[in-house]
Amino acid sequence: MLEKPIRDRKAERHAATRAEILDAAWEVVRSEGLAALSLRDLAGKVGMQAPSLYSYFDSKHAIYDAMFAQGARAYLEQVRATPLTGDPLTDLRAAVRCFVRFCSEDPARYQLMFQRTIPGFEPSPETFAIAIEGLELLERRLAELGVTDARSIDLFTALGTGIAAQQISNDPGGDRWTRLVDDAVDMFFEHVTKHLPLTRRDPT
Amino acid sequence: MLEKPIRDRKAERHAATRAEILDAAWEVVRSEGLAALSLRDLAGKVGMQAPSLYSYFDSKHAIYDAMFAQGARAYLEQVRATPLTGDPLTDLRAAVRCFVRFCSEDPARYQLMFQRTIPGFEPSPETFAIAIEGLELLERRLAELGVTDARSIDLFTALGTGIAAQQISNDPGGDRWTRLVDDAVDMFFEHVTKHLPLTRRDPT
DNA sequence: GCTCAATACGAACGGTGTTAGAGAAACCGA
DNA sequence: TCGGTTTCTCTAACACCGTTCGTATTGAGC
Repeated sequence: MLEKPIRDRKAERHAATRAEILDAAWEVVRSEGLAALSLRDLAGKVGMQAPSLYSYFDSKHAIYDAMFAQGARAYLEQVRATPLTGDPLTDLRAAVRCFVRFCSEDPARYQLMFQRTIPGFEPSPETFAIAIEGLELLERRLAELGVTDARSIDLFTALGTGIAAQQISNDPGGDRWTRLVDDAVDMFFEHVTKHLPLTRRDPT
Repeated sequence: MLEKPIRDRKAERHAATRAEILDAAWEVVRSEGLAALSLRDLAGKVGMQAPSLYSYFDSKHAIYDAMFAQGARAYLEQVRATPLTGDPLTDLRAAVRCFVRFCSEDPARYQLMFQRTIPGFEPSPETFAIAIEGLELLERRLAELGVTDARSIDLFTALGTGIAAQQISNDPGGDRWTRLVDDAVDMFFEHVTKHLPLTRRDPT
């Protein structure tokens, strides 16, 4: 096996340290809360002093931004991993359930990505693009089912975010709300089929 | 007109200063964001030094708590001021619209009361009781319409919070989502009438 | 071996919420 | 009207925060 050029090995180590910092950050954020992340604490967890972090991230917001990007990529992956059956009701249910599960399995991540309560923090355009990709994939799937009008899509997303928010604040980690997802999708399905004949595709 | 006892006048001035501080706090929070509230800034706005605030509130969280209580009382008032017509669909619509309007007319208040993103802040039991009173009033109204099962109530609140969250993040102050409220209530109404015959009361 | 960039560090700056203690002002009973 | 007491307000300070500066150390490239 060929040795990599030294340039790359250096960049590799840099990336590895970045990843290690982000892992530690997630750990803190999940146990102490999103806003409880302190650079001095974080640096301590990876065996550094606080200013050293600035060799890997431009600012604290840059760390949040990288975490946001990781979250957006994770969601994209989960959507892509959700199989399409061709049955509209089943696929709708899977889409909402995927979103709700993604939100409720990590409240800190949900807060970072969807509540946006860190003062002054906005995801960078490159990071935001990843999140947009996930939403567009969801919209494309809805469109394939025949749901194309903005009002229905708004209803759909409002239902999803509402259920996720309720679950996180009332029953984090519980399963009381997964059944609610079924109710919500049934309700939405009936509503939407009154106006649009949902298309049924062949299972792929 | 009788002079009030001096004790009371003292307490009155104390309460007036408290109110003045809270008004200034709302102003800051509405223009700069919830987490941007600083005691030194706030004290400056009411012509004090920061430590003087501690004569009126035990801590910064106590200020947030008082603001939370004001918000909860405001919601209670708005629900009580919403007239009941006796028509289930109209009353359901009014209930959601009231909640969504309350949330979206002041995003900072919404964040304080419903997103709960201030690290370490929890409303005190007395303050929380006011908020519970508003929710119970809403549940009582739903019960009068015949909506009594937990799943339907969950669906209802999920819809309301979801629409409010969407409106605040996507179109604060706009009216795009008020029509969505109508859609959502119609949808919920159809769903619920499939299982429960909504009662129709005489207008009061 | 020298050069240069990357990394790590201690010290410090301005900001935060909060506490301690001193001083002033207002109210109370006599 | 006079002490005594309570209430308010202030300055100074503490511990923490994100961040910057300047310096020392490291290690790869010529």
